[in-house]
Amino acid sequence: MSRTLQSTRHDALRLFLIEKRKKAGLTQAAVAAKLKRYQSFVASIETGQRKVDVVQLIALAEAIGFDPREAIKRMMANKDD
Amino acid sequence: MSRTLQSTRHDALRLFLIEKRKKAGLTQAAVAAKLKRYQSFVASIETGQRKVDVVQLIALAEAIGFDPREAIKRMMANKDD
DNA sequence: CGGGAATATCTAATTTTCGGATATTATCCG
DNA sequence: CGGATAATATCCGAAAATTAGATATTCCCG
Repeated sequence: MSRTLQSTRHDALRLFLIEKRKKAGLTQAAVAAKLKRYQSFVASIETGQRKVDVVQLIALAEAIGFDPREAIKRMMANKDD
Repeated sequence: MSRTLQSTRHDALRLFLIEKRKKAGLTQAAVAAKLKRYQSFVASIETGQRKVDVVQLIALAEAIGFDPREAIKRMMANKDD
């Protein structure tokens, strides 16, 4: 469970994604299916092992159902990168 | 000049970044300096050869001076991924 | 406890990214 | 125009990240 990528913002992002996915009542596998990816792809994002590119964020937002700008907002709250 | 990453959204992002940088009167080298990166880093983003991760987008927004949510908005305008 | 569903971790092959150098293109000015 | 200089694009090998896919672990509920 060793998270490799660390920055407060990156951390805020992954926590945000987990929260949104759970609120949407979706499993990692369900989100992965919508993205046509493996469950391990979603898992590695949520465990902070990979970064999320901007295009992917929007795809995740569509799959899960949230406004990607809200994610940005949440991340910006952390002034310390 | 062969762009390798292609998606309408990714394209919208890089065009947005170029536009904002120019409007801010900054060179690639100036932006790179603020990010403590090489000019080629900025160039490869603008020429579409690399993807932009979400944390980087916010850093770019700070360096150049724009609201990262505006970038997202611009990208979302392209419904076709 | 037992079993299934959900999530995390591992691995090897491939792809990206990196710093750094260099080449190309654009701009300005005499 | 010619040539200097600034700006941007491209190239390289090394290092790091991502991938698909399999497997292990954890969680939850009867």
